[in-house]
Amino acid sequence: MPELPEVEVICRGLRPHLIQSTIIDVHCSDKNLRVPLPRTALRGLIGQTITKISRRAKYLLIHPADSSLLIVHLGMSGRLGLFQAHDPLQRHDHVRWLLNNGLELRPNDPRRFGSVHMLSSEQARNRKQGFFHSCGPEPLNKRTTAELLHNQAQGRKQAIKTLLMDGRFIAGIGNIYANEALFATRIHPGKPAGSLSLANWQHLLGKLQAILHNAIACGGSTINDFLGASGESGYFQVNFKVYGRAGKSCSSCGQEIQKIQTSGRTSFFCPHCQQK
DNA sequence: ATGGCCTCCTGTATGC
DNA sequence: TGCATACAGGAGGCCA
Repeated sequence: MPELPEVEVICRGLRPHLIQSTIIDVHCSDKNLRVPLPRTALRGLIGQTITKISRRAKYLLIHPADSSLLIVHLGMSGRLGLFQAHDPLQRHDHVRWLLNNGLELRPNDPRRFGSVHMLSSEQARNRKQGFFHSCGPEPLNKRTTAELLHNQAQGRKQAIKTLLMDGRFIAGIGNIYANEALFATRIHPGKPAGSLSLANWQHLLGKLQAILHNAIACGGSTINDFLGASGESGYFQVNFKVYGRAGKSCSSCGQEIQKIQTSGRTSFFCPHCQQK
């Protein structure tokens, strides 16, 4: 399930292959993703040279020369494969962008929880008020401070884990990294978000950033479906301390890692190390 | 404004 | 062995 580090790894992996290449054909499958494929707008990419690739939250942003914006979200089972144009198609290849360098970019998403969006140059220019208007601050941005998060969480009774996974509060954090960051700071996932002190937030944001940086350096986490842009696996999952480890022993105290539901999502934590 | 729950989807894991 | 069911999860929408 691509979270921020996985999308960042894909972004970096694609750059050398896509920048300065030109899209010469586009194919869409009949099936739609979570939102309908913008088929007409995607055809408009033909002839466009890609000038830049970036990331916002868990979205990959492909910038054509005409200042429009192609946005890809991989949902939880999506890959963004780069193939030779003659490589055989795979089941669940929903879109194909053929490039003038002989490569073809193919988002593949069995569960179709992902999405593809096309913004006009005007919509792209106004994306902070438009497409990304509800998108929270980037956790790795220097302007995202513990003071800001502490302030924003004031009065919130919601579980801290649920708030960390809320993209409007902070961008790009899914179940894996929310669980890992809370374990690293010994905070119980069900602790009300508003009860964290500024010192708690400083600790939590620091650990979260360290974990995200480490995961990016490891090439992301390979959980079921995720592969990096060139098809290679990430290795961060060997560093999981709690995620997916229910019933196994805590690396810090030896107690059994427990699994609970937090707002309908699975949380993993150590009942000894992480107390409310 | 807040928070909880539902929906989309299908491959994989589990249970009988 | 084979079938049926449960489960995983990001984001947006709905409702209390």
